[in-house]
Amino acid sequence: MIATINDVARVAGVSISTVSYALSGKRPVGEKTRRRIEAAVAELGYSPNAGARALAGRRTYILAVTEPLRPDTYTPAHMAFVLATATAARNYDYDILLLTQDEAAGGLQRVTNSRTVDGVIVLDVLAEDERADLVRALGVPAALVGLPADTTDLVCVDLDFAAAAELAVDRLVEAGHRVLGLLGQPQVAYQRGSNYPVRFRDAFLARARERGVEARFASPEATIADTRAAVAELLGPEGDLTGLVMHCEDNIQMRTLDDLQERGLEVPGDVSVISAAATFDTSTLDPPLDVIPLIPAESCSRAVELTIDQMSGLVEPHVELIAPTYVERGSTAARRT
Amino acid sequence: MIATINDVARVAGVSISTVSYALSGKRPVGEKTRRRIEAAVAELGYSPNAGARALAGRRTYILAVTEPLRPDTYTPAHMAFVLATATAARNYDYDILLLTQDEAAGGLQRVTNSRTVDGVIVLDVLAEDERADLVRALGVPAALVGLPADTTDLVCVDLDFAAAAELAVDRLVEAGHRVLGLLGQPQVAYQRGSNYPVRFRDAFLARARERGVEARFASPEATIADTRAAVAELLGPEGDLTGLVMHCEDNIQMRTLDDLQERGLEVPGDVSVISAAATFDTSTLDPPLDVIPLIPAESCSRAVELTIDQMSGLVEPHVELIAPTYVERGSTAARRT
DNA sequence: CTGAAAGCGCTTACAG
DNA sequence: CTGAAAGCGCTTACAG
Repeated sequence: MIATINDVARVAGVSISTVSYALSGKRPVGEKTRRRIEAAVAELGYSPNAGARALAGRRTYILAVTEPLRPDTYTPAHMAFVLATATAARNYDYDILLLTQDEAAGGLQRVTNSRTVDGVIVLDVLAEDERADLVRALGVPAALVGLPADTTDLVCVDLDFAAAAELAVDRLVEAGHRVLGLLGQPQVAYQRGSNYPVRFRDAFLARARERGVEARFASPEATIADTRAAVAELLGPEGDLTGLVMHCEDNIQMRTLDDLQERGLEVPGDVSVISAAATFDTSTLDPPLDVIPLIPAESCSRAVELTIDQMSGLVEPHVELIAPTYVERGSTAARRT
Repeated sequence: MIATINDVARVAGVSISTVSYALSGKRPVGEKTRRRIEAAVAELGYSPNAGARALAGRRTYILAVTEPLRPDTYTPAHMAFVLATATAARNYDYDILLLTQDEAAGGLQRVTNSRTVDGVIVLDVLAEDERADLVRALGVPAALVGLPADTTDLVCVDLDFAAAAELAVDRLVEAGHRVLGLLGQPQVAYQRGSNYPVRFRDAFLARARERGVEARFASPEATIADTRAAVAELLGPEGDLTGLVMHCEDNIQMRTLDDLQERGLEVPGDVSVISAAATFDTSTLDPPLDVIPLIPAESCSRAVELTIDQMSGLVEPHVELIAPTYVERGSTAARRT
């Protein structure tokens, strides 16, 4: 019924090993032989049996992706990473197997022990993350997108959040701003353990201190009321804030821009605004925002690449921090004097 | 290095077939034999090689899930279905392979032809959906969550959106309301081809006509301004609307409740409100809303079940519409007279 | 209740 | 440049 490599070999009049090599390219195959094989493959609609290929070749061409999608996290941003991983994987001929919350650790163990997957991509990493320990213990090819507290023996990729914060501060300071504010994520983000919000905040505050400017920080819940209060707090009783950095979800950024407008504050006339580590498009905001983007495709394709390279022993444990870039959209300006 | 069934057999002092049968339960195994096997499995940390199992047993225990996650769709609701599918699959010892947009059709073809998966779950089905045609052509075990225009030869599961709309209308009519409004989804949802918004809207309007009440419909974009205008339109110049059904994303429902409050309209005193086909929790809204829920776990676990049963030839092509249920939370009341 | 063995469909040394 | 064959690690008739 369904064609096997034997059928292809018979139709092409060659041995199955030649078919295999012709398809994998692991051994040169004569021009006309290859053409006959290709014709047979097309005629029969042949595609190699994944199980057989996995058993014989010790490669499944499947990568596990673990993304807990905890109830308190912001789905679209997290999904962007899953999608980016899927896309990157396909570039290496890999598919992804999705492991979700209830099974994060157990599932990882199961799919690696059973050799269902060749490697693992760990998303939404917490400072203390059992998946990190498990990956270390299993010794399976893996890359984490994000940094656990202990990165020993691990391959990790992440945006350099500290450098991103510094870049934002520098940019504002150099435009003459002396009072900066960071509109951060909800409290839980700083407590729960993803450490990137902390890395960003700490670097923001430290850099401001270094540069001798005042820095304020607010951490509102994702509600209209809380956001409004946080913005008021950042602006200060005297309304002397002129540089605002937003490291929060798109809704909040939108509302904050509305809020500034309602207060009669112009961007960038009165307040310079930078969106930091955004995974969404800030060019469609009103006004469009300067951004130091967090590009899922970047970290994820690197993570996939590093994982696959581990299979050939080409990669040692290490941490890669991706340098931030600054995209100008006209939402910052020199401070009014 | 890594234990195989041969190691287990040797340690347990039995043949590999007995090990296999003991683990699969497909043949009775003597009490003490089984215990020795279990001990060996535990000692060696054995878990069957997925590739070998797939090759010999013709089952991969992997299901493909195709969810396009188009840019214009609302991520959290869609992810709820992916997650529900993953959870349901695990109950049958299945994992899921995630197929995304760029590869919807090509990927389906690839993973079924290569026998990477045993079956397919199709999410976010459009009226005209190439994935439906492909599934039909491939003859692979599959279930669609949602209805394409042509369901011939297909297994489909979905909430009965028409019945849900009728339930909402009946409820309001029976409480004495004579002017009803439907706050629907953005225009694109009605045009693009997911047909559930259409099914809901049409049944809503038809039922209202049947029951002899006035029905209004609005289809705002997911912005504050558009939503506000839509609510105003539904309320009407005379503000005579007293029954509101919302079939839209959670943000919009929240804003609408705020809006009603700002207008000094009480729920349910002035307006009775029902949330329809919501995948989110309406009990945390202010006020909590009566809801006819759309429960991803329900459709998805049924879809998984139907797909797996097709592998044993137990299922014929058919459409299953899930009967809607009404959850009362106090947001509807008899019309004030 | 249990075992020996064929076979699933590939990949990859080994040979020529 | 190509082939014959071993072997990957299971499942499942077939036998007893």
